Amino acid sequence: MTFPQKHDCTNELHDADLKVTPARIGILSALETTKLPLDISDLVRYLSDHKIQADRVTVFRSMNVLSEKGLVKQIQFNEGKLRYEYAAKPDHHHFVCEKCGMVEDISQCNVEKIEKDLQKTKGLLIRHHSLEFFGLCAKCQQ
Amino acid sequence: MTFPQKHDCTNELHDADLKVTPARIGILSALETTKLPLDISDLVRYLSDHKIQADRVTVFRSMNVLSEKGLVKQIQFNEGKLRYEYAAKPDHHHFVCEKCGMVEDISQCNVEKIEKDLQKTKGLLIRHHSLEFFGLCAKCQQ
DNA sequence: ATGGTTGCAAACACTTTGCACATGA
DNA sequence: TCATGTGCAAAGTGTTTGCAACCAT
Repeated sequence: MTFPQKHDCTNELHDADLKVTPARIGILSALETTKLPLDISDLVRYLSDHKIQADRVTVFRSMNVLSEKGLVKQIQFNEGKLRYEYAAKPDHHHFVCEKCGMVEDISQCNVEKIEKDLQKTKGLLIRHHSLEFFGLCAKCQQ
Repeated sequence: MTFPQKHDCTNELHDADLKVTPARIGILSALETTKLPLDISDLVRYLSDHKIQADRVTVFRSMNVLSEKGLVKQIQFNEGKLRYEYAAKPDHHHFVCEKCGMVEDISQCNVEKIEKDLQKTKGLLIRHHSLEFFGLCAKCQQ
């Protein structure tokens, strides 16, 4: 008889051949919880708020392995730094308001179609893409 | 009687209320010449190759004003640094081979349509976007 | 037991800033 | 002439690396 297990990304980590450590669990639950892409400082803050002590460097290293293993996606908002998102979320993109910083998820982009086309016409194998929009949100246009 | 003037971006700079300096002319002609988005080091190298002495900092500052004035577009390839492209080029995106670094222009992406849709359905005013593809080129797949 | 993980210090890469001097209009 | 642009030095971010100690498996 098996009991349902509390989801804390232990399985994901294990499946990716990564050791299950407090820092990694904390990072993944941070990303699972929030709707916004987080940067390193956000993650360090989250960990510390949750009584998980972890060096900034450890977070950088974690994000690198997690990205390599595909558990996490890297996002760039033209800030000169990386942000991260839980990879299991359905494919989507973002709108960033250049005035107030508001971020909104955008899902109505059929990039897959373009990618298949690139495969067919140019033989390019697309592994990932970036697609983000920048501008003014409804409020900031007034 | 007027003679055709050699195109050296003097007009573009003047129209943007920027002083015409050797560094800026050099930068713009570098971007006009190449087909690839250039980073700061590329530009510094180009200038020095063309006997235009300009400090790295000057190039950074130039790229900032040129971007603000819209003469140049910023591009990011997930490298942790900015690249620049001559803005007058027709709208397009890029494919970057993650193995050999080859860059190919991609133009068959109708992002405008998506943007208009976002304007209509969510009231978002899109000023610019990023769309780059990463993967393996035909050669590197073998 | 042992190899992956971490902390700390230091190094790196890219970019910005302050200020005095130089230069284009 | 004078606001704008530049060089140099220094500082600011974001990120990586080296190495010894640590800990999950």
